[in-house]
Amino acid sequence: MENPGIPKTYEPQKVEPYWADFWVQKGYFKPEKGSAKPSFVIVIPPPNVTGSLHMGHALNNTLQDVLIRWKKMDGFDALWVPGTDHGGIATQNVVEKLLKKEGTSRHELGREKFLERMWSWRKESGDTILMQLRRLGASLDWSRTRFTMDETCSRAVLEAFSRFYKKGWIYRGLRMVNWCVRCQTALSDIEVEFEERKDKLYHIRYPLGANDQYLIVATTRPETLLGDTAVAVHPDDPRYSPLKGKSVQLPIVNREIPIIFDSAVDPKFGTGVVKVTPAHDPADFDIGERHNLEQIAVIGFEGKMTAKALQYQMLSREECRKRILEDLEAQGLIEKIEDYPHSVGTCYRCGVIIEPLVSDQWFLKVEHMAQEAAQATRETLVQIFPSSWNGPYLHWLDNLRDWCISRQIWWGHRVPIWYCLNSKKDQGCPASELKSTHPASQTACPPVVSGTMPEKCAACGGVQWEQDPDVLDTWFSSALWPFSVLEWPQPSADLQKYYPTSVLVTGHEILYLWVARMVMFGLTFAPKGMDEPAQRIPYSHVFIHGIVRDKQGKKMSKSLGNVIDPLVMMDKFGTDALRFVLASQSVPGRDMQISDETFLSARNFANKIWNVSRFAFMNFPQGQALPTNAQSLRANQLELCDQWILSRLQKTIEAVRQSLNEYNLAQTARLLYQFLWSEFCDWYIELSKIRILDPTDSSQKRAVVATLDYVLTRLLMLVHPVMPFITEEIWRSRLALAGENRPQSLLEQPYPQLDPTLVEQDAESKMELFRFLIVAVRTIRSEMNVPPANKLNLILVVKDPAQAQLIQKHSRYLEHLCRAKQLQIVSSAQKPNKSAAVLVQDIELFIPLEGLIDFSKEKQRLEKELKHVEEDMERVSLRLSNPDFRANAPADEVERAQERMESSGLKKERLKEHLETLFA
RNA sequence: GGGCGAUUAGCUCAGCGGUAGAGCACUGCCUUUACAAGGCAGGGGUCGUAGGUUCGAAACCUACAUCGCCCACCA
Repeated sequence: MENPGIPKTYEPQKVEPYWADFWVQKGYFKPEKGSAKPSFVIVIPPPNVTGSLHMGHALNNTLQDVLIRWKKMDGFDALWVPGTDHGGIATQNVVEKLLKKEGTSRHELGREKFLERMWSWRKESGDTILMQLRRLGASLDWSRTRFTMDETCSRAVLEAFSRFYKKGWIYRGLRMVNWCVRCQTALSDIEVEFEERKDKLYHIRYPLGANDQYLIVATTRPETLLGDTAVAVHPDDPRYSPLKGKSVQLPIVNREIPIIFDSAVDPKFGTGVVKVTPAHDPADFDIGERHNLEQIAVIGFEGKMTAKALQYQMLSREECRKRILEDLEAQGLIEKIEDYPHSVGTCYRCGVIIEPLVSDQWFLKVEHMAQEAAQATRETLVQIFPSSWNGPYLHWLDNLRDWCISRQIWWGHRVPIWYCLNSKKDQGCPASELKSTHPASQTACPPVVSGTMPEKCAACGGVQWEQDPDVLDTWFSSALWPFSVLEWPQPSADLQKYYPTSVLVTGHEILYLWVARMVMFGLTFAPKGMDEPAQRIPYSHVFIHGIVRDKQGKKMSKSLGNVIDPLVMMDKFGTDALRFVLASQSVPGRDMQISDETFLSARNFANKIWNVSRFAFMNFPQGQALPTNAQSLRANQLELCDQWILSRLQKTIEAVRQSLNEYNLAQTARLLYQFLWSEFCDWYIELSKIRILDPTDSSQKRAVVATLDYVLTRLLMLVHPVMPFITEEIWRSRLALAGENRPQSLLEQPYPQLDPTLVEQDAESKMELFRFLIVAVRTIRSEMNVPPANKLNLILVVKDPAQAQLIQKHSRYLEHLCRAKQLQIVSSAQKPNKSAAVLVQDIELFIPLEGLIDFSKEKQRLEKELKHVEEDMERVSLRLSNPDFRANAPADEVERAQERMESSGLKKERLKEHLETLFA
């Protein structure tokens, strides 16, 4: 009985490394050279080199892998391009932490030494995550692996920058930016994360001249008072119109500041008076611009108070707030303090509160690109799945402000701008303290865009140069990713063949940060010869999946300690189980919650596939030409249950393909699970045993084995994209049984397609009758506690001769699955004494149980059944007696209700009769 | 402040106009040519609340409540 080809239990740990290696060695992940097939391309969202595979990566890459494997099997030239991201601030922070442990810092090392350190760190740990992806089974073409700071990608960055620069879209500007005082760099607007904080709203009195009158100003940031250069009210606010041209005395500083009128002020907020600090608040910055107010920077780039902050100089912003409040209190200038929950901007990399500061930065004009990108979506050239993301996506594009692309860190693409030092101007730019230190403000010659140091200054002939110290936002290179990985700007064959790509798979948290920007850059920089918008977009589909959360619905994070490590799950349950969990939880538009228990049923599912295969293989004759194809299948005398399972398989194939097309992988997983477990294993396998065990009829055995093999192999193909390891292992055993020992992959097999000639609606409904009959008998057996050893006699009263014939023909189904010893089919009969009875469709079924059971139990069972029927009849008759229902409902619906009423009526009568005769 | 999503069995979630579903958990029975990580059967839900549309609503609409997320210069 032991099968030589396949061990008793599936041990993922033993087979997974073999296959992960096999696929790569045999080149299954490479696209076919010179293939005429249509291409299907995905570029990976590059994980940061800092990373180790977490559940989010596992999800993201499992979904992509499912699509790639599916398309590859389905006749596409599939390519999935791997790579990693240098991860700007995040990665620099990691190495800076290491340096701190070593008692040094990047400033101590200096820029050059620090960058050496970064590169060596990236060299030793940058590939970790790629190796982990390999373990996940990701079918990435490793020969095309890219890194956002490798030569190819860096060339693309330089090219993009200079093209933007030539267009005049890149400019330097003194603007209010989001400054992280910990990371010591500017951030773009979307890199700020807002957090709800319980804060205070301080109402402060600003004296109005000499008498005791004052204006009350509400603020959450009293420390910025030191930099106030006005107070503002709404122009239409009648309370303050007499104050036109007046001024107030700024507390503590005792500076006189004007009262100005600006419609940005909300008269309903607080007292309708707002302090204006143009150097430390974005809204105030704008007001300041409109009213030509002075900017007084009282908070410096380190988050400490500047010399302008008088006696508070060198205090931290937090300490300063405390001291100011004490001083105001002492002077009686605090009106009141209220609790005030509001959201505070924090750095998305380190979580420290963002300081809005005026600083000189590089910006990219986005208006034109954003319009084009929005247009591409409005014209459905770029479609987002699920479409509910269209709204937020377009809203973001429509309201986009210029992108601050410069960062004051060292790890990244350095801004390729050079300044001629020959013509150094005098120090001390009037505009800003920061600006004066930047080389941009120190040269009279026009700066030069170049990847390397220019030779000679065209303006003055100077040869001394200094490169801009800033680096570009890490998302700048990410925005180029779909074509930089294909070697843009070089006119490569890959670019011609594989751009635009097919679909981008990602989580919604980087829809703006990354997805939108790739569309903008793609439209701008599409390869030569691709002029139509449909050719310029980087991908036509965006598949947005959910975020992995824990059991409580919280985001997984190290600090919360709720992380489920995918690598541990692979060890414990197998990679296929992990992949199945992630796919089965991936409902479009929804985040997913996973816990350890979720993995158990996936692991059990893998085991089920394994065991059903064992069963099948056990019964395959040696030397038979297998696997079965449609032709060899039809050569057999198929019977009802064969036709049924083949038809169900076709329906499943159709539904699975549909779900994949819709990116509804939860549906895909569910369909596979249900078909394999609830139909194939629970019913077909059990029915197949009848003929397999029948020693008298070998042609019948051939038919059932052929069907078994046909369904099982298609199932392996259907399941393979989701669970590649176990399906390969079973496939290998299958081939070995057929004497085929050449190693090959399921990836060479076609993804199953609907075969309409195998759809048998008639067989499906006939099988349904048998299933109902079998369940009915089993229910009675179970509820009456009839032990399995007791074989039952069944009496079936069947009026329809055709039906009688059908049941007679397949009476073995009933005998085997209900453990019946004798089947009596009659056209009419009185209920035998001492028997249980049940009605299935219009077939009456009696089970003589004299001496076997307690008939009061049967009475209870019948009464319960009767109650159900009566309740049901009541509902249906209510509907039928409603003239509006007959008038308005579709005819077939009315008919269905009538039929149901009739059959229920019949059932009710029979049940009553049975109850009456029960003890007769 | 604006928007999106969720609210269905004890738990995790499908379903999204025509008799309320799955997995896990629970109860009973079962070593039967795969699988006890299993088989068979069973119990358990007025589908968040209130209105409306409809012959018919878990599903569509409108409010409300609760939770979550996203966006916004929330002084």
